[in-house]
Amino acid sequence: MYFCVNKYLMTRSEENYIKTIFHLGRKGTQEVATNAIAELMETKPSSVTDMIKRLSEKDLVNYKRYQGVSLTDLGNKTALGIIRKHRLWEVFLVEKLDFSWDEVHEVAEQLEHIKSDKLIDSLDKLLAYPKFDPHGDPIPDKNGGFKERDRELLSEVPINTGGVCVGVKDSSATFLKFLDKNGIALGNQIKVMEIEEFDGSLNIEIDGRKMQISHVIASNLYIKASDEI
Amino acid sequence: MYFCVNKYLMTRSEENYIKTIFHLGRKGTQEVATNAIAELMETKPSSVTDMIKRLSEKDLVNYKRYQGVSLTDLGNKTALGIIRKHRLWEVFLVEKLDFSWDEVHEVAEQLEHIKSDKLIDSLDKLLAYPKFDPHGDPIPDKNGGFKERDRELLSEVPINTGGVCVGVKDSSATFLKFLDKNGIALGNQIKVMEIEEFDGSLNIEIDGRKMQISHVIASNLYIKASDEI
DNA sequence: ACAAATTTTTAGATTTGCCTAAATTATAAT
DNA sequence: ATTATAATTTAGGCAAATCTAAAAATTTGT
Ligand SMILES: [Mn+2]
Ligand SMILES: [Mn+2]
Ligand SMILES: [Mn+2]
Ligand SMILES: [Mn+2]
Repeated sequence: MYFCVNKYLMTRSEENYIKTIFHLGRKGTQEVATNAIAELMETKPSSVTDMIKRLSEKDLVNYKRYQGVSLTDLGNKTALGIIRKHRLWEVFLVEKLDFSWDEVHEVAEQLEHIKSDKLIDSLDKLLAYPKFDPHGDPIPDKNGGFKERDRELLSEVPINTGGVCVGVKDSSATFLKFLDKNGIALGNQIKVMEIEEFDGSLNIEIDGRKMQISHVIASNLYIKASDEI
Repeated sequence: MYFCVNKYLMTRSEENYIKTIFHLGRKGTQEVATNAIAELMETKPSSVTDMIKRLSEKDLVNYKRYQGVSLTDLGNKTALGIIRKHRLWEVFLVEKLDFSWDEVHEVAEQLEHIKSDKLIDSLDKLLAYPKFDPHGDPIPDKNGGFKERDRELLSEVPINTGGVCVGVKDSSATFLKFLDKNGIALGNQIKVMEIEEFDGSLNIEIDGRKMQISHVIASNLYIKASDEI
C-alpha cells in the first residue's frame, strides 16, 4: 500500500511527536496545542511548529496555522503501532527480564523505535498476547484495535465500594516506588471504608489489610468496581 | 569514572563507525584506511574523515592525517560493548523468538544501540550466558573479554580431516539460506573425503551423508578439527 | 470593541551527518 | 627522480532537529 510507505522511513523524532500528539489528543476532544506538545516533550514551541509542518507534509497530522493539530487516520495508526511496541516491551522487561514496573518505561522509550514487524509479532506471541502492560494500560493489537478497560479512579468511587486495582494514572518511577513500599500492586482487592472530610484522605482495606492513603494517591489509582455493597 | 562518560552520549552513527573500525582492525595489524571504512559503511571517504575527526576529539581513535586510524583503549572497549549487545540480541532472536540465523543480523543492527546495562545483563542471564552467537562468533563478556575459538576454514584442512562445524565466515543471508537448503548447520560433523584437483571442490561427509561443495563454500565454513585420521 | 496578554509562527543560527568537487598528500611506475 | 595514480582531506553546501529573539495572530479582560 502506498500510504504505509512512511512506517519504515519515520525518524525517531517524528515518531515521538506523533505519540505525544496521540496522548494529548485523547484527553480533550479539541485540537492539540503547540504549547502542550512543547511542554510534554520538553522542547520549544518553535521547534514544535517546525516538526508539525513536516508531519503535515507527510499527511500524518491535520494542521492549519494557529489552529492546533490533530492526527490523520494514518497518524493515528502510526501512533497505535508505536504504543503497541512500547507496552509489549514493557511487559517483556517485567515478565522475562525481572525488571520492576518503575524501571521499564525508560528502556521501552528506546525499544519502541525498533523497526521489525516479525520482531514485535514474535514478542507478542512469546508473551502470550498480553492485553495490558505493567501499569494497566491496554496494548493495541496488530491492527491497532484495543478496548479501554472499564475502570474508575479510586478517588471517584463512593464509600463502601470495592474492586480490583487495575491501573495507575501517574506512572512515574516515584509514584510506582511509593506503591511498592506501601504494598499496593495491580491485582489487589481494594475497598473504600471511609473518606475523611478534612483532607479527602481515604481509609481503605487492601487485600484484607487496613490503611490510610491521601487523596492524591487515590486519584492516581484505577479500580475496576466489582461488588457494590 | 570520567572516561566512561561517552558510553551513554554516543550517537548511533559514532557507534557504527567504532564497530566498523574494530572489525577492520582485526584483519590486518595495520592502521585502518579511510577508504576501507567508507566502503564497508557505504558512505563517502570525505564523510569518514569528518567522523574520524569527531571520534579523535572524543579520544575513541588515534588519528594522524593521511596515516589511517586505530582504536584507543576506550574505543576498543566501546566496540566490544556494542558487539556484545549485537550478538546477545542475535541469540535472543533465534532462541526465544524463533528467528532463523539469516534474519537476525538486520534487527540486531538496531537493537545493539539500545542503552541499558541492566537490560543487556538480564538478557545475558535469560540466555544462560551464551559464549557464541548463531553464526559461531564469540560473545564478549561484561568486561569485554572473550576467547577466539580454535577453528579453521574447511578449505584449509588436509584431506581426511574431520571436525565439528562451528562457524561461518560469510554470514550474509544468501549464504546462510544456501546452507539451510543444503542441510548444513553449526554442530554438524564434517569430514573432508576428497579434494578435486580441477576446481578445488570438496567431497565431504556431513553427519554421515556424502555431498560435494565448491571451494567457495568450504572457504566460508569454520570447523573445529577434532579427530585427524 | 479594543487594549493587553498569551499563543503561535517566522527568521536566523547551530550541530550532526552526510554529499560533491577540488585540492593535497602518499604511493607506484617508469 | 619524476610522473602518474590512488588515497585522503578540505571547502562549501544541504537536510533534520533544535535553539533564541522577534513578529504575527489569537484570545482575554474590561
Ligand atoms: Mn511507558
Ligand atoms: Mn506503561
Ligand atoms: Mn550480525
Ligand atoms: Mn552474528
